[in-house]
Amino acid sequence: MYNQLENYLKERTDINDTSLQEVTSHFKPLKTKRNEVLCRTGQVCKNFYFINEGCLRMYEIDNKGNEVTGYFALEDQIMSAITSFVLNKPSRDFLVSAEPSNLLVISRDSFFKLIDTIPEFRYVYNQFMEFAFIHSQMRIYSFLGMEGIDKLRWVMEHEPKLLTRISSKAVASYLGMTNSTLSKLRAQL
Amino acid sequence: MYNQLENYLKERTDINDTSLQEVTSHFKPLKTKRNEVLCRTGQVCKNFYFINEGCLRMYEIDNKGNEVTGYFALEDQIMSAITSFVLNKPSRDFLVSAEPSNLLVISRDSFFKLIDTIPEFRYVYNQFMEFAFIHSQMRIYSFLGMEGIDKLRWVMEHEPKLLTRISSKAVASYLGMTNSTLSKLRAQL
DNA sequence: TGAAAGCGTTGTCATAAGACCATTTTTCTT
DNA sequence: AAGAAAAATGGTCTTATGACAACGCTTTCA
Repeated sequence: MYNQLENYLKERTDINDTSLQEVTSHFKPLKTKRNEVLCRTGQVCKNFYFINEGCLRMYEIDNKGNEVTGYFALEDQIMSAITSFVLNKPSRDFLVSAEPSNLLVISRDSFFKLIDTIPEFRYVYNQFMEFAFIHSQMRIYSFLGMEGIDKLRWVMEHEPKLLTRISSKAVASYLGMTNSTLSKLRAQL
Repeated sequence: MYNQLENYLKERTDINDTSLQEVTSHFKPLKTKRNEVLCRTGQVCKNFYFINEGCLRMYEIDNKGNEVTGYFALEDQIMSAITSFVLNKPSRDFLVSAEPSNLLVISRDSFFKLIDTIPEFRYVYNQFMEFAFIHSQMRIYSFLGMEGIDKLRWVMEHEPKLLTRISSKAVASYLGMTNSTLSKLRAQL
């Protein structure tokens, strides 16, 4: 149950067993179906998740009523409706399971208590933020200039699992195009 | 010289004067002209910057040879070619001064030594990463779905200084459009 | 098990934005 | 201060992609 989380932490920092226990003890298991909502617009996101199995998706509804996907996280990653979680303010994002998922949940309070008391945990959180930022930048670079077909090739190369596991609609909203355009581009390959 | 940096730190964390001195003592002043290169593609970015005055811009050259701007930072912000700086790998980004700037520089080595020895400094760095990530996400949400005219309105609302201080070409590359398109959109307003 | 809802595909049509270019304006360099 | 280089503007033409709609397939859930 906690193996994957323990590995996640041990791979990223030197943490002794006592601290490791202390950290994992605050995570509770949670199973979700497909498309279950973990945080919706207007709610403050009070939880952080570790994904044992499955996929979480974070998205917004833009002013035309279309979904725009901000982030996907797969197994062995941590995830939340980050902006809301960090700022402790009502979320603009939805956070949903894109697949049936096995998660571990930790509450905001416990999370920040751990951050303050266990330096190794802060370090891991910091590293998560670094990579989340780097990933976002990569997407900005890749998607701002590129044409549709190149964005599609980009995901095929960098995040191929999304194309096999996630609905086209959700992937299209991640690539900044409509599902009909994505469908036509796939036919072109 | 160090006032602004001290305020930056004090606004973000409770830090005592000794630690504050320790931190600022590693920053050295640096003046740049407009368009001076602080890091170029292929180099490992060995420095982190605090901006007393001016503006830094981070960008890449995409495979069509066009610039794509990833990030602008103005006065009283910290900045680097972050991906390279964090991963300690050759940069794909350029980091340049978009205006004549007054900077404070700290070396990578000093920076990470401070991170490890002064918890308040780690905390501030962590906060910087959080906001950098949130900002990137905001841009992804705003720019993926929007039409050009709405992106322009978005910058006018959220980062108006860019439009008055920075070259149209650089702003266009931040908005994911050509300079001629931006010029035509400005005329429409 | 059957009806309903949602998703993916594909067609037509409209349009926003890119490519390319010429001209003017600004900035840089000596 | 003058000439050169770069940036900004705005024109025309082309094209990628969105909007909308029809259809079949799959999933869901009563």
